[in-house]
Amino acid sequence: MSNEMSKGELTRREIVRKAAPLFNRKGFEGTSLSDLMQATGLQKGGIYRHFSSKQELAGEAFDYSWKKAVSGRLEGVNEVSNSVHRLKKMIDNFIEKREGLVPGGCPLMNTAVESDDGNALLRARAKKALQSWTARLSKIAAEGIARQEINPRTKPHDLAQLIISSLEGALLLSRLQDSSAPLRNMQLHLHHHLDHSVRS
Amino acid sequence: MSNEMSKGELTRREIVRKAAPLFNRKGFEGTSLSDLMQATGLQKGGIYRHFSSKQELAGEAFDYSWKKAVSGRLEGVNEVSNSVHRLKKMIDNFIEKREGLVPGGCPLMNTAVESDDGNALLRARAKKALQSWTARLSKIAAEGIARQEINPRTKPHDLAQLIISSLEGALLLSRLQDSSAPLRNMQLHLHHHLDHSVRS
DNA sequence: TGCAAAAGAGACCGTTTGGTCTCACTTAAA
DNA sequence: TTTAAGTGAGACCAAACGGTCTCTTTTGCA
Repeated sequence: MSNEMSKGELTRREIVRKAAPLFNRKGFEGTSLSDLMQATGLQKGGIYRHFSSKQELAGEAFDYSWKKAVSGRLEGVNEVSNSVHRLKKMIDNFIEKREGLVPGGCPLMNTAVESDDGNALLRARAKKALQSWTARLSKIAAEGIARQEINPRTKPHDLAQLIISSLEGALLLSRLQDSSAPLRNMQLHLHHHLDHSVRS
Repeated sequence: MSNEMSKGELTRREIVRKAAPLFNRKGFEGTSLSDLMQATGLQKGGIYRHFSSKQELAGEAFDYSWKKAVSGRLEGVNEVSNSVHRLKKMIDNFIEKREGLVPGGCPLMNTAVESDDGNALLRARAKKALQSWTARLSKIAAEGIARQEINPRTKPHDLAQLIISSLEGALLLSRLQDSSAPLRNMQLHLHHHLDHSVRS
């Protein structure tokens, strides 16, 4: 009844769910199989039945973490009509909706930094995540230009890149200093920029 | 003759010099003793004669990398008198003077991300580095206000934090995308911000 | 030149790593 | 209820890990 998922599929998902916070906090190298065994309550055999390698599991865990991060950042965005306000809402979400996410900070930043040397699989995954994130903001900006809500001299892709850079950088400082000040500071700055240099 | 440094001290410095790029590229966990042995041409005994642990060596390597990064970012800054131009110069240096540095990107970012979970020693080192970097920019901004070159409503510490956040974030994207576009993009944005919202 | 101190080689250590494989048990369709 | 496929435990593996210790060689002052 109810669910058509096989036991195996269920276990597989559970492993990913439990593994994601580990990989996001401690990184790929920093997360050992014994960590994963402890977190999932399974033995090696149980894990390797569903994944051919630690790398494959890490890849799926990244996707899981990223999906959660994205969905948090999109909350309530479609309820806002004006493009500038939509961008602001996404900025605010990034800064404020940090609970309920996979712990360990932004998966994109963590994975990008660790996979910078080596680990092509994870790097590719991070690259793709960044692309989709950029595309999403970019599209909003382009729509804003079409609707004449945004200055036509604005380049959507550049604006998207600028917003993401700013947010990720501020998050880095906030985490290192254990203070929300850098994020708040950046929030004000980006709002101001959108109001005065982007809005048409 | 010439040098009063003992052979031991010389070797010690050489180990740090060779170890720094490894730690900066591959991280603390990612750099093994055999990596260090290969890079230095020494055996374990030779390395452990000078450092009591991998951690101690990593700490000194971070300081070495950071010192190089800072000195690159300060090049020619004192030759500029106007405070706004000084800030711009430091921004430009961050973006353009990336050769001759310890390879592997910004040591502050790398270390902050990896030490975010665990490794208190390295985290403390990164924190201190960020503080000194913030203080440096902050001081320039404060001087600028005193000299009436900068808008008195500007808060030096916030401005410093904003600049660092922006640069680090843009660097993250540039490295992940293997393109200087995000950094260039941010350079223009920060210059514009300094010209229009910071200058008095 | 003699000689103590400094420096480095490298064997050795226990632990942990990612990964494999066999075998027992459980699931679920016939 | 039979049975074949799906699932997981856990012993086992070689390699690599960070670190220690002894012993030889080198250094540099007297």
